[in-house]
Amino acid sequence: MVRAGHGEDRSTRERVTRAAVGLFAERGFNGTGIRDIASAAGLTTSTLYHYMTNKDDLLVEVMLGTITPLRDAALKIISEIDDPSVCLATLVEHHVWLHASDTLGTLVSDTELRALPAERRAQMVRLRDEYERSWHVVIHRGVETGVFDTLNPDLTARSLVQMATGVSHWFSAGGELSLTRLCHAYSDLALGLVRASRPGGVPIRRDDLTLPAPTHYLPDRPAT
Amino acid sequence: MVRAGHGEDRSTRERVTRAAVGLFAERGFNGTGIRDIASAAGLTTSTLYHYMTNKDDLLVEVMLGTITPLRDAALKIISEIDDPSVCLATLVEHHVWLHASDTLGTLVSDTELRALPAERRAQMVRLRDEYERSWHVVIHRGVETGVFDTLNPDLTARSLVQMATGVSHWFSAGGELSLTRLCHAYSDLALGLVRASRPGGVPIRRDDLTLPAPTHYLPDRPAT
DNA sequence: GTCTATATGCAGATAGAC
DNA sequence: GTCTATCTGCATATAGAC
Repeated sequence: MVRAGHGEDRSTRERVTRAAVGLFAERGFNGTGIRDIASAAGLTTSTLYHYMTNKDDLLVEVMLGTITPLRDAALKIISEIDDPSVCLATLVEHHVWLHASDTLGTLVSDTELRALPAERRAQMVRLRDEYERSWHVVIHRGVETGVFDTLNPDLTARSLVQMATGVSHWFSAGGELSLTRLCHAYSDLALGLVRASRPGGVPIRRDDLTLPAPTHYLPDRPAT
Repeated sequence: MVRAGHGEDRSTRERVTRAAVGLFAERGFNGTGIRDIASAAGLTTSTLYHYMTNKDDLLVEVMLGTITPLRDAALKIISEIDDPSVCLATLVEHHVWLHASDTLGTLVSDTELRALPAERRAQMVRLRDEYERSWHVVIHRGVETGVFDTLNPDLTARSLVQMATGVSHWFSAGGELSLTRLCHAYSDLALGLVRASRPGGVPIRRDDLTLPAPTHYLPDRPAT
């Protein structure tokens, strides 16, 4: 998306991005110096500037890389899946999968918006709001059809996003919990949160549902 | 807590703290300069240093001011309230009340840990972990007594804290939602999340419970 | 594409007069 | 308690040789 047309070293560019996102996650954008990024990528600062235009663009690139796949998938999900419980669970599992498989990128995207200059920040906020709108849509559908039962649908939607986003603060790939089970646990929590139930009043559990694989709505590959 | 014994101007010191927390919340700790704080408080940088020792201490002060009352109240709550549903709801409402009535301070406390030098950060993390332990205790109690029903109690506790913390990202005092109704809504969400139910299997709603006022466990005064 | 050297400005913090 | 003036060092970013 940002590459130039001629023969640049693509793997070096990726090393720069990875070094940057790691440092941004650890020390924050404003706590990370150009020199830190350069040395983490094994370059001098001058060489670093051959692979990027400036520090801000580096941050924007990281954010677009996480927010865009979230927004695009969410729009697909709410347009393809009618059943509110299935739709919500799918939204949750896609969100959790992406956050757990890219904890650094999502953490930076979620916490460094304020480091951007006003115009860029507004652009990112717009994308994020578009994404969150899908959550509101699902909740309202569920409430209107009587499948969900919650006092304040908008507050509920916000709470769900906030909850599912927390994964990136603590999940580590090597741990005891597999990605699949993690997604499973979170979607079950979400169904309880909205008090999803069948007409008789029986609560709906994640196990009662058949969902697309959490990877089904990913952009291309499962992001290692 | 940090005041010196002799005749310092206490209101100026408070103006400094308020200016600092506002700027930290808006631009982040590392995005805020000493000069910014000074001019926001109506002082020169030299005068500013008469009221503080350094920038780090200012941040620590803000964090202690939010984390300590959370931790202290939580210990009281889990030791005084046996019923898991009532206990959890009380924990939630106290947390939400504090976060909504001091959105700036709690936001800074939650997002700027990484800006502190290692030793101080470790101290703050210890306090925060002590606080979160109370949430784990309540969840485990509820699961053991069969009142709660959740797949992964620790993940559930983390999710609850994360969810309730989100208030400080968006709540504004002038809005349509009163503090009391906000607390009410969140504790009802929490009870759904853990699938709290009576022996017969009937879900427990916040309205079914009698709780202490959300202000009951505050340190002194309701923080304006 | 990669380097050495450097421009320019702001960061946190202090000296010392009043 | 408050000021003017200033120290020291690091920040982002660039110039220009190889």
